[in-house]
Formats: sequence, C-alpha cells, structure tokens
Amino acid sequence: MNIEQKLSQKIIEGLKSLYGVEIEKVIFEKTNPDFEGDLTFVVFPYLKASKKKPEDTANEIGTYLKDTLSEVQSFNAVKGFLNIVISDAFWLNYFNSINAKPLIKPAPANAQVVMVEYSSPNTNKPLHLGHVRNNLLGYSVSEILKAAGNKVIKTNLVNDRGIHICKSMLAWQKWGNNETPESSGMKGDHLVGKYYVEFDKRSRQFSTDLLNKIKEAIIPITYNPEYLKHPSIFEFSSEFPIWTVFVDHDVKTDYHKLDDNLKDNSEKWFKDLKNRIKKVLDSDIPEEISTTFRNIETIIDIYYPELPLVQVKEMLRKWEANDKEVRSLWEMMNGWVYKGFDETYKMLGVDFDKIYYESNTYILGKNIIEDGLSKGVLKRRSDNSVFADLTGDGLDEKTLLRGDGTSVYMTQDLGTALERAKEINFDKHIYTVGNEQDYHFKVLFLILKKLGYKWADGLYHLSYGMVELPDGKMKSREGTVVDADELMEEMISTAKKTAEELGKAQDLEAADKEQLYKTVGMGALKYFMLKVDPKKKMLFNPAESIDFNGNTAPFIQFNYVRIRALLRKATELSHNYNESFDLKNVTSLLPKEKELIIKLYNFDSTVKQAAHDYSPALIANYVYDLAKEYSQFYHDTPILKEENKTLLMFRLQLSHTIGIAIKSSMGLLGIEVPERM
RNA sequence: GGUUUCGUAGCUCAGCUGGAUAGAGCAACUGCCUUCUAAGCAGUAGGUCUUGCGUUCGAAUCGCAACGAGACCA
Repeated sequence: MNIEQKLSQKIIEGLKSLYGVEIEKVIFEKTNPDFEGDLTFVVFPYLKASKKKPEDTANEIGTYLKDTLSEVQSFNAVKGFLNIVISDAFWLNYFNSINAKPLIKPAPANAQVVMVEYSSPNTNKPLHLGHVRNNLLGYSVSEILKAAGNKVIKTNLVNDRGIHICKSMLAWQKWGNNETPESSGMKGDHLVGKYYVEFDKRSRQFSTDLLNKIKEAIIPITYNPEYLKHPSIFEFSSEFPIWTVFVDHDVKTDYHKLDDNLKDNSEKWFKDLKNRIKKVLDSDIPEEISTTFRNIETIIDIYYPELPLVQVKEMLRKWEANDKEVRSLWEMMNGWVYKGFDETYKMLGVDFDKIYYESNTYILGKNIIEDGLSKGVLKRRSDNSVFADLTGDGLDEKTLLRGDGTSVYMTQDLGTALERAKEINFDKHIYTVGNEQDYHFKVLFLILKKLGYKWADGLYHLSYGMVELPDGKMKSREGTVVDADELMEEMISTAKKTAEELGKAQDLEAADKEQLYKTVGMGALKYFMLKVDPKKKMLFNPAESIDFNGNTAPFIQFNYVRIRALLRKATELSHNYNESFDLKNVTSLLPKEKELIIKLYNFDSTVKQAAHDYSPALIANYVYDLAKEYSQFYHDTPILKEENKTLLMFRLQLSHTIGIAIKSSMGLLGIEVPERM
C-alpha cells in the first residue's frame, strides 16, 4: 500500500468517527511550496458536517492522522488546508527499497495486448515534419504502454498504392531517363518524391499549354462581343468563365486562378469543357462560331489522351489489373522508397513489430458490407450504393460502397480492423493519426460497434495536433514542407557547432563525438516535439533553431552526464556507492533530498498517468522537473566533499538512482543519454 | 453554412478529474566558473488566464453567450 492509500484510509476513518461523514475517495493536492508539508488535504467540503471553523476541522483531522499513522511526522493547518508532513524515515525507507534498482519492470504474463499503429507513410514522397511528430509519438506511447505493464505490438500500415503513387511512377517513366538512387546519389524516397513533384509540374504545364492552344483557336471569334448575345454562348460563358477572359482582352487575370479544378482535376475539367462545347454546337449558332468550336473540339480530342492525369488513371487501372510492366515498375520504385524510409526510421530510432501494406488490404471490407446489410446496420440506396445511417448519433450518412461497387477508405479501414482483430486478439488498438481525421475515426469506431464487434470498445484514435509553421499549415505545393531528413541533419550539425563553441567533449574520440552530436541533436528534436501535449497543435519555426538550453533534452542529458562523471570520480576515490548503506545513520534529509526522493516516488504514477492519457508530454515534464531539481541540489551540495561517510554514500546513491530515473524516462521518450558531453 | 478543437507573460508551452499569492523555458537585464562538467545556478522585470454572464465556500479549470483562430464535412 502506498502512502496516499494509507492516508486516505485514515482520513475516511477519521471523518467518520469525528463527524459521521462517509466518503469514498480522498484526493490530495501537492502542498504549496510556501508551506511545510508533502501532501495537502482540503477540508472545506466537510465544514458542514464538522460544524467547525476550517482551521479547527483541519487540526482535528491532522491530529487523528498523527495519532494513528507513524508515517505522519507533523502537520499544519492553514485556513482549510491540512498540510501533512511525512517522516524522513518513511522517505528514506522508500528510497532504500528502490535504490539502484530498475524503475521499469517487464510486463506481466497476463498483460493486455495493445496494438499501436503509427507512421503510416505514403510511398510517393519522403517523410516530413508532420510524420516526425507521428513517429515520435507512436514510438513513445508504445514504450510508455510497455512500461505501464502492457504487451505492445507496434505496427505500420504503409500506403503503397493508389493514384498518388502512380503519379511518381508515370513521371519517372516519361521523364526520368532511367534515373536511379545509385545514378543520382539521391535517397530513394527523395528521388521518388522528386518525380511526384515533377508530375504535378508537368501536369499543370500540360494543362496550361492545352489551354493556350484553345485560347489561340478561339481568337477569331473573340473580337465580336455580339456573339455573347447568343443564348447558348451566354450559358456557356457563365459556366466557363474562362470564355469571358478570352473575350475581354483587358482582363489580365491568370486564368489558372479562374478554376481550381483546372489545376487539380484537369482531366475532368477538359471533359466538362468538351461536353459544353458539344451543347453549343448542337444549338443554332453562326458559322464562324461553329467552325471555331469544332477546331477546339479537335484540339481537345487530340491532346486529352495525353493529359498526365488521364494517363495516370490508366496506369492505376493497369496496376489493379495486375499489369506486369506497371507492377514491376511499382515494385522497383517502392523498393527505393523503403530503403530510404529505413534510413529515416533508423535515424529517428523507431521500429515496428509488424508492417502491413495497403496493396494487400485495400480490397478488404467488402464482406463486412454484406454482414452489415444482413444485420440491418447498413442500408442500400436505390442507386445500389451502401451506407451507414449515423444520423441518430449526431453524425451523417456515411457511404461505404459506391453505386458502381467501388469501396471508399472507410470500407478498407473496417476490413483491416476486422482482419487484425481476428489475427491478433488485441485488447486495445491505438491509431496514431492526426486530428484532421477525427471525424473519420468517430465514424469508423461507431460502425464497428454497431456491427456488434466486442473488440471495437478497445479502439482508440490517438489524435494529435498538426505541426504548423509560422504562416500556417505545411503545404507541399507551396514548398513549405520541412523535410525530416534535412531537419535531423540540421539538428545534428547544430549540436556539433554548439558543442564546439562551448569546448565540450574535446577529449572524445572522433567516432564518439559524432555519436554524441547525434544523441544531443536528436534528443533536442525529440524532446521539443514530445513535450507538447499531443492533442494540441504545435508551432515550429524553421527560422529559429531548436533550443539546447533550459527546458530541453540537452539540459536533461547534461544533468545525467554530471551524475555519471560524479560517480566515476567517486569510484576513483574508492567510494563504493553500490554497497548497501545503513539507514539508521542518516538522521535527517535536506529539503532538496526529500524533494528528490518524492520525485522518484512519483515515477510510477507518472508512467501510469502517461499511459492512461497516451501522453509522452507528462513524462517529458516529469523528467525535466527531476533534472532541474537535481541540478539545484548538485549546485548547492558538494557531494564528494562531504566528510560524513554515510551522508556521502547516501548522496552518491541518490544521484545514482536519479540517473537511472532520468535514463529510464528519456528512454520512454525514445531519447538516449550520453556518458559524457 | 454544418460539425468540431482551441484562446494562459513579447515568443513557445505547463497548470484544466474545481482549491492557497497562475508556473517553466526562450528573449531582456544583474550577479556567480581556482570547486563533483557553467548545455549550469541565483536574481530582476514581464499576467484583465480573449470578453461577459452564471454555477459555489472557492473558477484559468465547470456551464451558457459573444469575439477571434484552426480543422473536418459539403
């Protein structure tokens, strides 16, 4: 039983015997630092029962505690606050029980099985800052869950198929000149990403060129605004404002901006244009117009099949039909990407127990539809599409199967979840996905619950906030994406620069120095991202480098390093801090020493809370507090100069165990600690 | 427009299952290296917790409304 439980029990007893109040749960506050005490019990709610002044009530309960619990050394009552002082002997005794022992115990045999899905990249471009937050969170939450006694299966669902993957493939095929990671010296994922960007560029250029051809063809009739008076032309121009631009030569508007669809959906745009032209041609119009429109029609007919977006759809169709050539191109380019990702993952220090590929799972989910229809959870519309009616739960109708029988993302996710539940009998399944998908997961979980799957109660969306830049969200099209590999490189070189400026680690071997820069640089990055509450969006300013001072990983690492150096020196002086020491000879604790032991005492509950909240930020706050507290202690108390041998030993052991706590906590964040820096 | 999240120091964030005078770090300013590593320690300054109303012994925390910002869905 821990000290809070003991106190709770006695307070419940005391309240009953003193005032006849029965309560179930006692909550303690941390004592305000301005007052003496380790824990505080607030008595305001019981004044009605006690019919006494706040201070008197607190004093009575305090007396009861002191009389019945030997751990209670003293107490003081300020207004309605009962500040309880726990005896040094209790804290020393506690410290002795954990001294030099590992703080994290392996999961028990009957542990709950938790799947944690994270990372889930697309294979059409390299990882960026947003993925970095996802990966660090997923990994850290996994480690925290393990430390809290769960069996964790880390998993990654790779999005390796679809229209966006085909874009890189098509661009490489058409304009790649057989460029490979070897020939270009580029990381595979970056090379593929380059062609993804290339596709976008070429596609837009192609649309622009085509548009220019149309513009030229239309010139003969643009000098006669009279034509606008024809009803069919008028209708046409109102649906396609581009016409107006052609007619009015004074308008300098970039016609690209006229219709976003032309940028992103040129295929549909030109198709629509052609249909509209047909409509005009069918109507009664002057000869000159019909000739012009026929010319335009011909231009579209010639160039439409060449549109990159048209071709990419064709490629996807071939991929789905298992076309040999397309499949082998796909395999080759994905192979490049995986090699690149592996490097990034290694640098990030994350790993997976199981990797799924969407190319294997995207067909799943269709049997669920049948099941859902027969259970009446899903319904069929007249156009043959299938949907879940969630309006009763305050949500919309969610279509799961289109009229033509094709499925949507949701269908896949339903299928994948079912597969996994069958394959691995998990108790919980965590999806680490950004909060832009909150609605998606709400719907997903709700449908699975409605379908009656018991395991659906164990599904959880670890929804994290977006990483934003000073001018808003990252946008790949605007080139504001912060690349993961570049960022990591930068952090490491900044660590190097800083270390050199400070004259740190001069006596280390070259290889150890490199390792140190990596540990410190990556530590700073990871801590920076994990110390923020996952639920909240966070800001990253590329113009300001991530700090190495203050509330940062390097500060925490530095304190670990000081402990290690201290212990090395102690060993040199033959102070064997590993042998057990006699508690009786330590008669009292310095305030800081007690504070530190209490911090150690809080390790378990912090890990538990962090696991419950899926929040590495709690661990980050904890370890920073611990390191800061130790830093003050270290500064104020010369340990090796202590003449009292027992005290000297105690302080070495305290430092040692705090070192263990720092290392363990940082480990939960995926951050390493160096021996020297 | 509908749904939803958020608003705390100049900046980045803690604190939010209601508790005492709202805390850190960065940036600014001031001290402290002959000492176990100064990536440190100590200090100064910086706040209408967006605003208003309500709930109560007590509200940054809970409720309602307004204003502002973001996300998702059309």
